[in-house]
Amino acid sequence: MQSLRDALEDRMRAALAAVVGPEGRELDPLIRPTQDARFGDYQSNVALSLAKRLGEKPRDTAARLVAALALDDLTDPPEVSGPGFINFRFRPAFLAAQLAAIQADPRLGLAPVAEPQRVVVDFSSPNLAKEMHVGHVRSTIIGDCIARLLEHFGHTVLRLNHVGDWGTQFGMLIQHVRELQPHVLEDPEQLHIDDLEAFYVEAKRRFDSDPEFAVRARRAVVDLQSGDPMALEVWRAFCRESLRHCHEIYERLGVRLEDRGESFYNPYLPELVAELRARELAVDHDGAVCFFVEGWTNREGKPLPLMVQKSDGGYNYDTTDLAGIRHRTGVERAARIIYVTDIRQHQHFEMVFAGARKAGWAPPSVSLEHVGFGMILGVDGRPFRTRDGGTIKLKELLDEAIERAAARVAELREKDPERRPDTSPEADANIARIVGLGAVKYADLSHNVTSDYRFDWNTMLALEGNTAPYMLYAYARIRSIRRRAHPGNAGILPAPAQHVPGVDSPEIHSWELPPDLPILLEHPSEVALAKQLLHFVPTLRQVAVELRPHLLTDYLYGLSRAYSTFYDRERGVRIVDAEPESVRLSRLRLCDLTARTLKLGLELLGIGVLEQM
RNA sequence: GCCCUCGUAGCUCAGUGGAUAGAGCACCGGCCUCCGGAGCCGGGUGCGGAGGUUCGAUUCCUCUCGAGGGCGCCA
Repeated sequence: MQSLRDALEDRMRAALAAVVGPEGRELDPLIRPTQDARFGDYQSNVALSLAKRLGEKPRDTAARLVAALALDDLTDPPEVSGPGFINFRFRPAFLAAQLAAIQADPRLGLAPVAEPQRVVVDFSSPNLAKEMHVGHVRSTIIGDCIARLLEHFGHTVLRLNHVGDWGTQFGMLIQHVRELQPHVLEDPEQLHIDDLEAFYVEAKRRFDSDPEFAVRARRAVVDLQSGDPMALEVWRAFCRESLRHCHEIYERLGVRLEDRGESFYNPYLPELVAELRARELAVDHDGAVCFFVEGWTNREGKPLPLMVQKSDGGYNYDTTDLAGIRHRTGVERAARIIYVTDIRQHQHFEMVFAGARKAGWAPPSVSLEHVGFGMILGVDGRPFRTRDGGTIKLKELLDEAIERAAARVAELREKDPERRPDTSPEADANIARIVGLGAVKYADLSHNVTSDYRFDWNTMLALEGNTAPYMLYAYARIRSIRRRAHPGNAGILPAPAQHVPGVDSPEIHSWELPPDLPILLEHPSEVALAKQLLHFVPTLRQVAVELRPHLLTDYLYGLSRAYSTFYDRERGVRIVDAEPESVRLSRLRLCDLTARTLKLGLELLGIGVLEQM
């Protein structure tokens, strides 16, 4: 379906062609949303720039454009205002017709793309040598959201967990276990994640403080690379146990991921380096093999290379990431590869992208994108840590989120026991789970990805403001109107949502309303809500291009606010008891569309909804 | 030294080459006999600084100040 803005752009291009000749069609009509409702819904700024070219006054140009505009019944007659802006205001009947087109569509107006792309989203990617911690939460949540969104557009998305399952940290672990925990070698299958974490902490400490241990650990990496059976057995046990732990967390978060760690690319590395050398793209340098890509320098101002092979013969992440791109373009046929990592790795990815381009492994048709996110800070503005400065384990963070949400639910129940007399401890536990996990996800996704943000339990669990509890409550309240409006169906409503947030999105069921129901937009709050509903699809399109999920949270919050005004007893309208019946049904339809939009929007964020709270 | 990400209201954060830069929290005042108030309306200060490009800059460019980060054998 064409967006409102696209419709205006088309009309304006036609008018431009009429005024300046055929080349007018190529001009950008400069259609922008207005900042103030007094100026209508959209404005065109094209007259201001065009007037200079034509050597006339902007207002005169604007007037000529207005005269040439054929808007039919899309908008009221456009007005020229200020120095030469042209203001457009949509007519309610046109908005109603647009809404009618989406109300029968389970996808709410977003048709699947005609030509699906193969897209790789590389996200989460923890280091398998230790437990997942708070540092992995952003990549996991943002990556999942991006994947969901692109899947919803109909693209074929490969969700890759590029786990750190190789390299120095495993040499450290293996050597540590050999020396101090030999019992593990006897029965590696007994290994537990807690042991792994403890081993890592201890091995890391020794590695950093004992140079001789560091040498032995590096030698252990060589054992691993050369296929030493004992080393491999321990390594496999470490990875298996660590991945089991990761997937417990993914399951809880409703995140689907395919594990394909660094070691997957091991077989490709020697040939990759050999090819670069043969093509003279890489050269020997201080015993290492370096691939120089223009544009980066080190501290001394000398060219900074991608180091594709270390002087000890090993490989590092430059090599595996290059191999990853080659595999993803060559074997997976990806048209778009998206990396979701800490923003500190931005330069690394820029270099790898440049290297892949130079080597021809990423042709211009393939898009390489790094979504770099900022840090999570504590309420004090310093890196988010435990009280004693330790790392916050992801599992414990999620436990706390659910516990805190449960406490909030208990508080509300105590304060107003009459509100939900029908609830049960099990239902409340489910509410706490959805609200708690949703709060963590929403807090993350509602911030600009590149920014650092403060992790504040009180803010993210508040029922007011741009938070998950607010959005979930908004949804639940609309659903309660449905129950009120259709008492006959009260007993056959689906049970409260039990699904893992959005992994298998349940179909969004419309209310039992006639499919061809006319929508009547008369009250200002109805018109405002209608416009907001029609912005959903353009918002999704923008997020899919720019990969900025907070645009979606902002949109959903705006939708809730528009609904809130629509529903307000003073500024809004009556709904359940509205008369006549045609008006009542039209308003119920607006409620229905709002609920469906909220539900779909939240599910694209990876957040499940609740029918009752 | 070079490079990257930033700098917006008391606080937490949005935002745009266009008109008077927004929202939440907090604070003050007002409204409605309330479909499950997540109510609604009104009230204040702000684009770190200086130049430049432009009809127009908070947005783009340069410089500068400040914060954080990256800069060959960790990832």
